[in-house]
Amino acid sequence: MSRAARIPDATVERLPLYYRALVELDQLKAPTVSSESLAELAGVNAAKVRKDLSYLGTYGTRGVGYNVGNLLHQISRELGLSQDWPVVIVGIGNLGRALASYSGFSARGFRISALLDADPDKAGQSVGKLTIRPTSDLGVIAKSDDVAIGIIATPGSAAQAVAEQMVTCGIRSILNFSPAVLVVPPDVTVRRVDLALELQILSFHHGHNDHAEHGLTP
Amino acid sequence: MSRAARIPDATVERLPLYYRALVELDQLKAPTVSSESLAELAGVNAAKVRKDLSYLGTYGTRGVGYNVGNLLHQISRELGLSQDWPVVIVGIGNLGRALASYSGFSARGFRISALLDADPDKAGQSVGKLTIRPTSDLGVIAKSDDVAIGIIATPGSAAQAVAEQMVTCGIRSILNFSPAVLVVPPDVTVRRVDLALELQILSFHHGHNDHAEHGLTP
DNA sequence: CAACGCTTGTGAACACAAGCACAAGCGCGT
DNA sequence: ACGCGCTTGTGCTTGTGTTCACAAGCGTTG
Repeated sequence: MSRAARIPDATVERLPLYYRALVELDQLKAPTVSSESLAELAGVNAAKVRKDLSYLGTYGTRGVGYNVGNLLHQISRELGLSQDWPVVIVGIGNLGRALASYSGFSARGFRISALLDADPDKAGQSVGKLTIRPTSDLGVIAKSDDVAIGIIATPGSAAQAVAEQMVTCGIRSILNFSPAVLVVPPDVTVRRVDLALELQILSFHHGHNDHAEHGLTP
Repeated sequence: MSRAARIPDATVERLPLYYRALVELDQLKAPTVSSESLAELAGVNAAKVRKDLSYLGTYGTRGVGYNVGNLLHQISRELGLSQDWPVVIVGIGNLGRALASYSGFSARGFRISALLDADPDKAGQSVGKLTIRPTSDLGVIAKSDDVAIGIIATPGSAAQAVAEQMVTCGIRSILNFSPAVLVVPPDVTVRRVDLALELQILSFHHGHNDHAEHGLTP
């Protein structure tokens, strides 16, 4: 077993950035990459790249850089992207529909297993190659397809109930697009994406002329 | 009175959570709220709520709590939500369309000013009450409507170019839904929402049974 | 084969955020 | 008027993340 040194949260959040950059480099047949180039591609600082990667193991070569293929493999494994993950989307409104059609998911190994909606009128409609099914089918689908990840794209008022159903069905990873704050058991991971919230944060920065985010290197 | 001591980033990211909770409380005609209740509604810790709010000023009453209406007003002002912000969306694919129809924006004072797309075939199509216009119209629209916020919902390959156009047109706040890492001048604020990235982080947690955190007795 | 240029990996310093614990202060009931 | 219960505001401690700076180590070249 690899040493069980815990990987910091902040690092985990950046691994996908490196992953994406490495996929591009790999397509360009770049054999190796330095922490500095990788940093630029990922929009972060070079020291941070090195420290982050050092949590995974010692995969670089001093004087040379990191082997693109190998590093890609290691990050891929660490993120659990070696396999395809089945995903269900609950709540097929505008956003749910857009997510269902989003090619970025399948491109990265997330296969949409089913689309669910509580509205009986929607059941039977098709979106792309999938047909919308009633939310009550969640249990069957989750079991038969061993679904690991659930996406909630319902209105806030329905979100908590949906989350509870997901948890009951054994889903332990939830991506919540509703504005609701979900209460779940501690062994369930929830990530929240709130679009209005993002705009409000931008609005704050606009008012306080302290604009600064990941700009370019000073 | 708080004389503009800088508000920490972490606090700014939570203000919209409090804001939302307060809007609900206000609709329920709750006169006051304690840091503890507010914490529960926002899904954070009570001490954090108090510390966050103390950066805005001294708006609570000991022994009582915070006046809902007043606190709402203060946060609203701090976030710059007193006015409506015009927003343009560039890239009207699945996601752009969903964003255009998303009621959560207008509900919170973000008015969609225009929809733009580089594809000439899309120009003229209508989405809701708006008609898609060519990206080249950005300059005119930005000026005539004094647009402050730009949303990028294009493929990654087009994102940097769009960002540069936005910056040229005076937009200083960008919400980027593309996977690209944008390089912008330091006075421009960029926030990135990457859907595949969120799933990858969930996938990581799924692999590393990250539960069992505060289960042990010391 | 030794010296040199480059790049990693990491200890140590620093900066920021979280959370505790408690004094200060308000309002109510007696 | 006064004490009591409740809740804020905040100094301090602890934890986490970022950045610097440099020794260690690889590959190449003369």
